[in-house]
Amino acid sequence: MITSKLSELINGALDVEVNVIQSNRPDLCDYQIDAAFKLAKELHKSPFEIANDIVEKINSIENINDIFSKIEVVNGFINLTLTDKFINEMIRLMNDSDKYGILPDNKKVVMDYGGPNIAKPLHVGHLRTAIIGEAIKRILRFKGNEVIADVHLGDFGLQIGEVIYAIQHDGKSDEEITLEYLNEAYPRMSGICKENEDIKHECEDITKRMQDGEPELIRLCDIITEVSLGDIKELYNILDVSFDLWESERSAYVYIPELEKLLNEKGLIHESQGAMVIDVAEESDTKEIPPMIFQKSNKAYLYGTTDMATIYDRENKYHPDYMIYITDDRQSMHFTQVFRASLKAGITDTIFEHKSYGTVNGPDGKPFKTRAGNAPSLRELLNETKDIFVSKKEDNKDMSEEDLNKIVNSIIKFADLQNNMSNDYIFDINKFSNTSGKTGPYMQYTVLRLKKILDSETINNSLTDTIYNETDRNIRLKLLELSSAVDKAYETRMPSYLVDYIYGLANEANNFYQNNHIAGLEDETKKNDWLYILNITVNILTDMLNLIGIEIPSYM
RNA sequence: GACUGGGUAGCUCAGCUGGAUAGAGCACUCGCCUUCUAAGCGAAUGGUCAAGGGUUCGAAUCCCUUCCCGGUCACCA
Repeated sequence: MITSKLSELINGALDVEVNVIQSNRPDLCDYQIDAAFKLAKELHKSPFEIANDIVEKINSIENINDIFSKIEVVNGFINLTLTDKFINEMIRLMNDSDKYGILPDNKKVVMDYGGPNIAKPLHVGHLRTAIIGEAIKRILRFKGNEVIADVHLGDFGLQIGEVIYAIQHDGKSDEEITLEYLNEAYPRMSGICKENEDIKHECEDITKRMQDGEPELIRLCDIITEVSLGDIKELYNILDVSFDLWESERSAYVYIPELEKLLNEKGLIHESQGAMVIDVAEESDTKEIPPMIFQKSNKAYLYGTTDMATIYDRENKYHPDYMIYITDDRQSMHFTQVFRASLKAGITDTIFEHKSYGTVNGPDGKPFKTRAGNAPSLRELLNETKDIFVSKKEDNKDMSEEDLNKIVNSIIKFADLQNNMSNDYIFDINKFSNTSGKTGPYMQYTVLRLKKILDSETINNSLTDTIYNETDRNIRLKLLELSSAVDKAYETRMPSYLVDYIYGLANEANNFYQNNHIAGLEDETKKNDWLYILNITVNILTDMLNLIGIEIPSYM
């Protein structure tokens, strides 16, 4: 907001276009223009000369001294320093505007994240899609978009066929189908199917018959779903991750016949190697994109088909501007195929986005093999993190369960979201035992200590033009960066940009706290100004933390 | 092999649509609690940004080559 405002103002006086950007030398200035170098070649002048020309024109803008206290050229860079008056004017504007003056977008979006496989309890591999997806959803909503979030369960594929095979061959009664059993049976079966072709075929056959609606298999599938779903919902609840829709592979089945008819009418499906496929390769491809398999040679359907049927359904029901998927990067090929097939079939004209994140790796740097079942369960992780936190301080034992949950969530979420989501990350339980430094608890603690000050004071809703010292100025400048951080996170769908800002603001807030005491301050004007600044800081921190799924506990 | 992501401080990672002196946290060392919460603040230490070349006034960032480590490449999700 501020950079575009300043750019606009300055460009009004120039006959070339320049961009005002955040200073990378805060010791020299607040904002800068580095356009002189680029213009030097076009204009056949030295950068220094051009910069001086630009400065001269900026200086001719009416009342420019109200905005910049210093405009100077150093080594060809144009360095801009804001006046205290202007900084405060901007802060007042933020404070008085809806959503701090961040402009809304108003699109309709369907998001698909979570995607738990009901054959098995949630493990750490499910953490990223949930945490990242939830953050993106909240950021989108904050920006005014209408977002419909679908958990989209994996509940009707081969994984279920395998588990049903195990149930039948282990002679398990309905009551014996427990979470613990699923946790053991699924990885076991995955292993067996890799070794034994015959058993694999049998599982595929079970899957096919289940998809066709064989009553006994559907009954078992229902039991597995019920056992698993209770746990999944409870965990998402603890993580404060929520969905508007609990659709699934299975719920997409009813749309397959319509979809298939439509695809046949358009002549898009053809037989290949015994399977029915849709060609999705394009001339511009730099690598081979194999056709999307619509129906397996044994007539069963795969997740590409259910995903496509789901797209068909979503388009009809919601007609979204965007459909955004948050999954592991290893599914890129799958989504390329599904998106292309859907657009080719004309079942939607939405803009597809597959926002993939890097793999969660074990300490050896290699992905947890979920089928081998050695990834730690999510529940264990949450409990372990909680235990570590409780053991940190004597007082922590007395914290409410609710507050503890908020802290555990903040530890896990902040540790994840501060990374660039597209990169892999090494899962390390030690990472979740740290509560100082760049961590969730640091953020929560910051808000709490600021709030403590505000609680005992009355906040006057006015701010003068004065800034009292350096730490005071720094926090105010940081406040002005909010909108560009939110917009960057929004546009890239990368919460880490927002996390970076939140941490930076908290850092400035702690600096301010350390160096400026408000209690007992005799200068009422100064006191009011500072309370105003702390108040907007607390509001922003609280709101932005909320966007990444972190709540503030009552005490810590 | 093709395509794709990565290699930045002892460790975990930011930065990557080119800008001035390379950024955090952890760990290590040293300061700061009779003052609104020390889960805090400050200082110090730590780098040939994998290697080599190129483009540019300027490269961790863009291009090329090489070396390492992941991932994907039709009937799993």
